[in-house]
Amino acid sequence: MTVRVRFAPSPTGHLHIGGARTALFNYLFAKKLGGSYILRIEDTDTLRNKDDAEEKLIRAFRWLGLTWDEGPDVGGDYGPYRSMERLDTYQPFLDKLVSEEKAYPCFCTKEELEAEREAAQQNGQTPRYSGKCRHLTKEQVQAKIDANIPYVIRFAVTGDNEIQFQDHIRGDMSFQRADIEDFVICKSDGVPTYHFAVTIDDSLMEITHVIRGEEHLSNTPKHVLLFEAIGAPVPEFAHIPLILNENGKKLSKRDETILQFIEQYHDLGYLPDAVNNYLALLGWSPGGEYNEEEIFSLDKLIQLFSLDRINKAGAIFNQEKLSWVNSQYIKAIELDTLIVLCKPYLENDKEYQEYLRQNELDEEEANERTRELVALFQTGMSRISDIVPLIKLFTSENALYDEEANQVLIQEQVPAVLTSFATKINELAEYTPSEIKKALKAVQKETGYKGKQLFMPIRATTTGQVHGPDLNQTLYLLGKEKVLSRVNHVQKQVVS
RNA sequence: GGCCCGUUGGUGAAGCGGUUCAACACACCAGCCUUUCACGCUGGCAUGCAGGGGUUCGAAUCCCCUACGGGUCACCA
Repeated sequence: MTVRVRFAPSPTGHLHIGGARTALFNYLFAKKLGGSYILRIEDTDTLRNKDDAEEKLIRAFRWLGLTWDEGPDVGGDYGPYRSMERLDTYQPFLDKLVSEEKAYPCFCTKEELEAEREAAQQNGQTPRYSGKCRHLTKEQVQAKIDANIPYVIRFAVTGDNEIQFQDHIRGDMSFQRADIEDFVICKSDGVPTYHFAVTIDDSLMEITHVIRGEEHLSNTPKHVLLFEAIGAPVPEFAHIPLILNENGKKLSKRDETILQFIEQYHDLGYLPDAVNNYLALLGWSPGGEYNEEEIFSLDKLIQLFSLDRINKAGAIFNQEKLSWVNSQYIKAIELDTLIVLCKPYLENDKEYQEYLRQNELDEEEANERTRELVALFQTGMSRISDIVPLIKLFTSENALYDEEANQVLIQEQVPAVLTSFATKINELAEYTPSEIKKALKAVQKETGYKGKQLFMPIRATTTGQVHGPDLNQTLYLLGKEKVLSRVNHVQKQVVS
């Protein structure tokens, strides 16, 4: 039997990292086994649906490279792929359940239910629907319907045997029927609830494996009940652990301590494969001979993936590690590719554009300058957008002196080093990296200072920082004038 | 509160009854490389696997209890 899996988001917002990871696991599983991966839009919550959410979702997935074999945009043999376009499909199943008395109309108002719930809570009991409408006679039901009293359809949970199912990650699961209330399967506006739509859809679309977040674990017995009620086979389940924030809590969409939306990663210049790579490692690990590696291409992930290597415990999202993974990908790509990726950020950077203009560089020279700058920072970027703050070193008029730089500048050898350095630089016939290197050598000879004692004052003076890229290259790209004016600036400060 | 699930270092994790079992990676610290910086490289970093009981010749690995954490209890998905 061919494996068929799906990712079934509701179109209520941006693609979330949790959703992306669930989708990724589904994708990897399908590809690994040569099955189909389906995107289905679960849009039965008509109040919360957002118009552009589906479009955003699709754009984010395309960026990540997780393409589906069937979906609302590409079609397929099991469509349509949006719940709200399947209303006619659900209806017969609903009618049948009602006629078989496996489901029944409930006329209770929200207020009544709310009151019951509160009362139960006050008495320390588990709030649960009483089931009172289940026992209405046909005549009573008809009378209420004739009177236009709004109603929902509830599923009648009967019997007392346990509901059991297999979970690939958690093993044997069982729930007591008594713990499950008669849940709503069709809302008063005639739209099925998620529980109903999802089971009908999974059944009709012949989904073989339901891979979803752990928050659905306690919904699963309801779905099992529904599969059984409509006489459909129950798919296999795999409930993957949640992604937690630093405090070990489920991510809240309002939590701004970490970047939660794929769109943000796109905007900041994370590479899609790096995001996939990191997400795959959240709750899953390859084990075996690949235990010592961390960087895996999408193809490699497909090759290595398996459900039984998914962890049970929730995984705490670690932004730093993601950044590291991303930096590994940035280091690995060709310089030309990196330049192309950096271009949009640079073109939007007014300061850089102004810098190019001031230096009167023609297009070719400007491209060459961009190339030099990107090359200089390739090993220091953890995301593409970093290029903008990084090149401030060269584009801003004055250096901003940080605390560490100031500490260096008060050292006793600084005046002597700077004086000599200014002289040697001034004497340079040609201002090139190799000549600059010679000049520094000469400063060393003249002053007797070398190593940190020599380089740090110059670095701190010209860049305002004690960390940065190769000094010769930095001085060269800074340009003679800026270098000298900054030296001059610091000399004045030190004297006064 | 009921029902579920989980608990190996700051983080991701390996380990699935016994030949270094506490890998590997991020972070951190130290050293090397570099006349500086960054990259890179090397090393350090859990005496104990939440705690307590068992089972066993032997347990992080099996069972039970407790604690703690999480998820879920909607006409949301």
